[in-house]
Amino acid sequence: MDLDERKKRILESIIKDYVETAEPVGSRAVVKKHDLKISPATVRNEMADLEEMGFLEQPHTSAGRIPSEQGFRYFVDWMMEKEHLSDNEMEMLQKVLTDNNHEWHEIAQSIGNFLAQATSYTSFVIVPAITLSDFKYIQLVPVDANRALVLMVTEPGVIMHRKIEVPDKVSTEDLDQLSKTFTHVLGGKKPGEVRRSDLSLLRDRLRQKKQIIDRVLDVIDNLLDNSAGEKVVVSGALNILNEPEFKDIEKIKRVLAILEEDERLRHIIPDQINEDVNIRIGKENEVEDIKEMSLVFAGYKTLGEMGKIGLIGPVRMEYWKAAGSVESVRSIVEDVIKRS
Amino acid sequence: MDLDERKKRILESIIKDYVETAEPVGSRAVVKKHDLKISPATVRNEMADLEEMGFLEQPHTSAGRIPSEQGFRYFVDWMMEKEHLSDNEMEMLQKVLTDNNHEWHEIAQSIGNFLAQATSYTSFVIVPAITLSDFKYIQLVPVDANRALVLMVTEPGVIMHRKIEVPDKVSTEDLDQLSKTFTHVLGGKKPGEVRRSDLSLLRDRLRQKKQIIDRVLDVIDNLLDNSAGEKVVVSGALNILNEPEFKDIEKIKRVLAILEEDERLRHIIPDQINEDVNIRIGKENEVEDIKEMSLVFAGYKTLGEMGKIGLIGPVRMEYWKAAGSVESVRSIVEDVIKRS
DNA sequence: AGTTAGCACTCTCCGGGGGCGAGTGCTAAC
DNA sequence: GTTAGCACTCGCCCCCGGAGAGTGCTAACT
Repeated sequence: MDLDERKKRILESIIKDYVETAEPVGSRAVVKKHDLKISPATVRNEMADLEEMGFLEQPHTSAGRIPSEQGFRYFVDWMMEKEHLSDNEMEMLQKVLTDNNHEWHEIAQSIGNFLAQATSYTSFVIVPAITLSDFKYIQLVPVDANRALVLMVTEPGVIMHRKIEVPDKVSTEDLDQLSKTFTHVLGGKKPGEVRRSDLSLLRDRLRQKKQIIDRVLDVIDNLLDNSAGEKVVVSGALNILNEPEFKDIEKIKRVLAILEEDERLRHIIPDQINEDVNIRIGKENEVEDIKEMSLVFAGYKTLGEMGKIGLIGPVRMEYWKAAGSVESVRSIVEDVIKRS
Repeated sequence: MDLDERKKRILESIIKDYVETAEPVGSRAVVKKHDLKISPATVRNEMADLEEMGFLEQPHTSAGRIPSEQGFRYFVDWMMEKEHLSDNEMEMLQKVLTDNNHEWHEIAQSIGNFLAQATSYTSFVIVPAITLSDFKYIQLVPVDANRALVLMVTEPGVIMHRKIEVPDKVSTEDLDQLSKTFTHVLGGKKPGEVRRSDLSLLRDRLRQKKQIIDRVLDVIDNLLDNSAGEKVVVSGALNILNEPEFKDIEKIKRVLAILEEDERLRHIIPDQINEDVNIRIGKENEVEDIKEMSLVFAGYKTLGEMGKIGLIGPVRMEYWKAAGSVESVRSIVEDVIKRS
C-alpha cells in the first residue's frame, strides 16, 4: 500500500479537516489550510485519483470530498501517530484510581468516566467474569439472631456476599467451624469447577448442619448464575448527542439502546483480544446497529481473564486521540492491578 | 373548584385524547370519540369557556385545543382515578424482589426497571443515606498474609466492606479481638455520631495495634465521605426519546444530562416528602431544566430515612397510570422492606 | 508530462408563494 | 340554550428559482 507523499499529505488534510468540521472538504480548503505549494486544480486531480482508489468519496457531485471508511483505514494503518494522554492527565487518573480502593464496579466506573471525559466519546469497561478465578476463602459471619452473611473472596481479591437465614441455635463457633470446612473443600477451586462431587462431600462431612449448608450452596449457585458473566460499565453515552451525524432521533435511539443493554454491548466486542489497541471502523463491525460507528479498544491483563476497555464514536473520529488515550489508560490500569 | 358535569366530560375527553395523540383536539373529535349527545358547535362554546378559565389553550388560532398545565392540575386534583398495577404485575414485581436477595443497588435497579417498563416513562429510585442507620457489627476478616477485609453491617442490614493492609504478624485471633472491641465501642451508634471521643477511646484501648486501628478508622472516615449521601438509580431514560415532544436534540440533551447526573436529579425532588403520591406538573417544578417535564413520586418508609421513588415524563403524561403504578410499587417495596 | 487558469455545469440550501385542510368564531335560526 | 352554516385564519407542504460552493474538463503554460 504505497501512496506518494503528496497524496498522503492531501488525504491527511482532508481527514483532519473532516473530522473537525464534519463537512465535505473542497480542493481550495486543502490548499489554504495546509499551505501546500500547489494549486487547487492539482489537488482536484489528486483527489480524483484518491477517489478512484477508494479512499475518498463524494456525497454528491458538487460537494467536496469526505474520507471513505477505507480512507480512514489507510490513515489509521499507515499514517497515524497515536496521541497519548499528557503527563498531567496520567497523573490525574492514577490519583483517582489510588484514592478509591473501592469495589470493582466503582473503579471501573472511574476509569470509564475518565476516558469518556478525556476524549469526548463514549467509553466502555468490561470487567472479566469472576468465574475463572479461584475461591480463596469462604466465611460465615453472623448478622443477627437468625441471619448470617456468606462472604466469599476469590483469588484476585473480588469479594461477594449474600445474606442467608440460619436457625436460632447456631453459634458463632459453629459458623466458624463451617467456614473452615467450606474453605478447605472449595478453596483453590474455580467456581466453575465446583460441582456435584465437592458438594456431596460437604454434605457428608456436615450432615448435621444440613439446613445451613444447603443455603450456602444455594447462594453459590446463585452467584454462578448471576454474576458469572462479565460486567459492563458505560460512560459518557450522551457524548454521541454532540456529534452532528446524530441529528436523527431514530439513529440515536438505536445506538443508545445498545449502550444501555450490557448484553448487546458485549456482543459488539470480539471475544478474543490482546493488549494491542484495535480499531474497527464503521462497516468493519459485524453487529448491524453499530455499523455506522467506530470502536477503539484494547484488552487489559488481570489475574484471570482479559478485561476490555475502549471507546465508541462516530466513524469521523479522532482516531489518534482515541487510540492514544485507550493505550495510556490500559497501561495505567494494568499497573494498578499489578500493584493491588 | 366546580365545573359542571358537561365541562368536566369535555375536559376529560380532551386530556385523554391529547395524552394519547400529542395533537391538539378539535371540537368534532371530542363529540365523535366520546359519543356525547351534543353538537360540535356546543362543544366549541364550552371549550371557549374552559379556555377563558385557563384550563385549555390554543397553539394557534386555527388549531384544536390542548390542556394547559392548569388543566392537567384540575384533572389530577379533582377528577382523576389512579389506575393501579394489575394483580399480575404486582405478582411479577414481588417475584423479582424476593428472588434477588442481592445488594441494595441491585434491588433498587430491579424496582426501577420494573416501574419504567410498566409505565414507559423514566423511573428513579432514591435509596436513603446509610448515615442515619446504626452500626451493628464490625468484623475484620483476613484475606491473605498481609491484607484484611473490614466488614461493616449497619442496622437495616446494609453491608459495606473495604480492603486494608495489615502487618504480617497479626493473627486471626488478633483480628477477632479487634473486631469485638470495634463492635463494642461503635455498635449501636450512627456513623454520623461516631466522632472524636469514640475514636480516641478506641486508640487508648488498643494502643498496641495502632497501625491497624488507624487503617480501619481511615476506612470508616472514607465511607462516611463516600457513601454518606443518598444513592440514585435511574431506569428507562431512553423512554423520553419516544415522546414526540422530544424531537429537538437540545431538549433531549438537557433532560438526559440531568438524569445522568445523580447530584442534579436529587435536587429536583423535594427533601421532605411523605408516603402520598405527589405530582408536579411542568412549571410547578422549581428546577429550570425540568420545567417542561412532570414528576410523579412518593416516599417509602425504611428503617431509617424515607426513600423516594417516582417517574419523570412529559407534561402530557398518563397521570392516572403513573400515579397508580408509583403507589402500587411503593406499597410492595414497603412490604418487602418490612419482611427483610 | 505535470501543473495551472478559466469556465461551464451540477447539486444543495434557502426563502418565498400558493394551495390544502383542519378548526375556529360568529351569526342567525331553531 | 343549542345548532347549522359559513367565512376566516393559520400551519403544513410542495414547488420554484436564485445563490453559492465545488467539481471536471479543456486548453495553455513551464
